[in-house]
Amino acid sequence: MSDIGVSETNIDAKSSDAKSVDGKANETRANETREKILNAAERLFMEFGYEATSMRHITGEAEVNLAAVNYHFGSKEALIQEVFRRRLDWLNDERLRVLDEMEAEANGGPLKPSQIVDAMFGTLLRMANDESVGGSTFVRLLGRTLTDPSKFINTFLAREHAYVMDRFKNALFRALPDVPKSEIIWRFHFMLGATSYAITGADALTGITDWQLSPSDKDERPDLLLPRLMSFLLGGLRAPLPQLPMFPNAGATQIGTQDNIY
Amino acid sequence: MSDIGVSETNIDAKSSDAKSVDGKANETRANETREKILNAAERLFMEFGYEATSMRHITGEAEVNLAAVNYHFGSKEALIQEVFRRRLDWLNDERLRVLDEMEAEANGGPLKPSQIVDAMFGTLLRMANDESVGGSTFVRLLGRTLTDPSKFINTFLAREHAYVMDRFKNALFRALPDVPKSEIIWRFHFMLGATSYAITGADALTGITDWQLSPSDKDERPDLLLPRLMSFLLGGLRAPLPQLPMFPNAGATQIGTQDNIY
DNA sequence: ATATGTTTAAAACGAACGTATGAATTGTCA
DNA sequence: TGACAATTCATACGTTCGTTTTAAACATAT
Repeated sequence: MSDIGVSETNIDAKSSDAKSVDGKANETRANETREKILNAAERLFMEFGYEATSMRHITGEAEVNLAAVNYHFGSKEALIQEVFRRRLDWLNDERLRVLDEMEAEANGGPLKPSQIVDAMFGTLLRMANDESVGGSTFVRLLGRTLTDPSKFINTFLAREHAYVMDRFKNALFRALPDVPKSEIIWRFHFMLGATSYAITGADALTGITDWQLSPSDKDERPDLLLPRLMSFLLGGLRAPLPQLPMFPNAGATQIGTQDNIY
Repeated sequence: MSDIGVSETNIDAKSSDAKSVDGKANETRANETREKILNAAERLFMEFGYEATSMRHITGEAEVNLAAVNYHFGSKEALIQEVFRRRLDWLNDERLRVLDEMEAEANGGPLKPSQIVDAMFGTLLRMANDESVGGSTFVRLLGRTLTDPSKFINTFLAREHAYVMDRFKNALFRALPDVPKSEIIWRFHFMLGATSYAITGADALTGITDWQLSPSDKDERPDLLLPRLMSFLLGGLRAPLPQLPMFPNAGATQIGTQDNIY
């Protein structure tokens, strides 16, 4: 009778551990359902976005019952977090593994910027070519979500990325000791943007613009994208420092030359 | 009686011209209402995204009646198109005006890449500092929407940008005759991404990453962003061409040097 | 002043949303 | 095999969505 009696069901968000008490073949079947949902959600969120993708759309595509999402994940919000978590865990572990390996080989010395950029963004693009860890679907979803306005998604992604970002940021500080930290941070941010657009490239290149790639470029294999992007990112990262207005002579630590034929 | 008799009202989407027959003070009041709606929608779409922003939220913020949106614009979809149109018309006209001016001054010769980049992306960032044409609110909305998965928005933006993109693309082709067109297209795309992230910079820099800008960087004035971004974009655009795999010696037309200390 | 067309106001519409419920089904182990 | 937990299923709930409707309020022109 009281207005409290609501929560005798739904003991908790019964995600992935509620079934470990007993059954074992059930676990297999349940995990199949879970993965069908995750795969469908991953693809649909990528194509239509989080808000525009309904539970019924997801469960329809996954060929499972509507209630299965709430049973396995608790809510739509928890579902997208799990969509990201299962891929980001792998991605960021791999990024750190590559970075650790490089730093071990450097014997305490600074890394080359190209190594850091490759560990960060090259790993991402290589992930896009590896279907066993989500392939291009997830990477494109990630690229789009980085600019998503949804508050809780951004908070979640920030938390998932915090440690990795810190490691790479500091690696760049050591690699470019003469460049102001704020400049490095901004350029890292610009690199994120360029990479994000690189990932969604095919879509956007035919979307925002209508430029048709010439026939010889039509057979773009995805592996051509990585060297293209790496050249661009390194060119941007190593560009001469800007002449900041109000501080006309800030060029003492420039790391390149800005000649005038451009 | 027949099942046709539905459409004697709502002659058409009565947008902005239905009232020009007669009243004149009415017109003023109506345009005030229209602009209040457009301003509120612009801000809310920027903050929450298209799907997550409801009509009631918009009309509440604009302090107009719920039905006013459908009366003035016809539908939510038509509303966001008008939100973009009133700003993009100005932006793209300005871009073309700057480009035309530069080309006139070049007397038929090619422009410098830095001129083209400035006309395209510099104009955008200068728009962000001009509140009379939407300021940072619209520019941030645009930056986010360029990666938005919503189909009809992308179609609309592609149409709005088509001519401008074609002009700038061809200007870059002429400015960099030795660089393969596909490479230019990709780099233009990378520049779009870097710029998009530059615009949403403050948000994302504190969102995805938790890096705190040092106190001396805290007073970042928005006008410092433009030279920063321009340096990065030009560095990326002018970077040495990538060594494409399978074609080890494609470097005949390289436009820079990629030394090895990086 | 009254007629006319335009804009606001308040309420309601059907559809679609995320979620919850309870019964049926399935798989596991005593 | 029967008890029991885990999962699936069909269905329904309460909200909120974009949109429509009807009447009142408003400004203008004759």
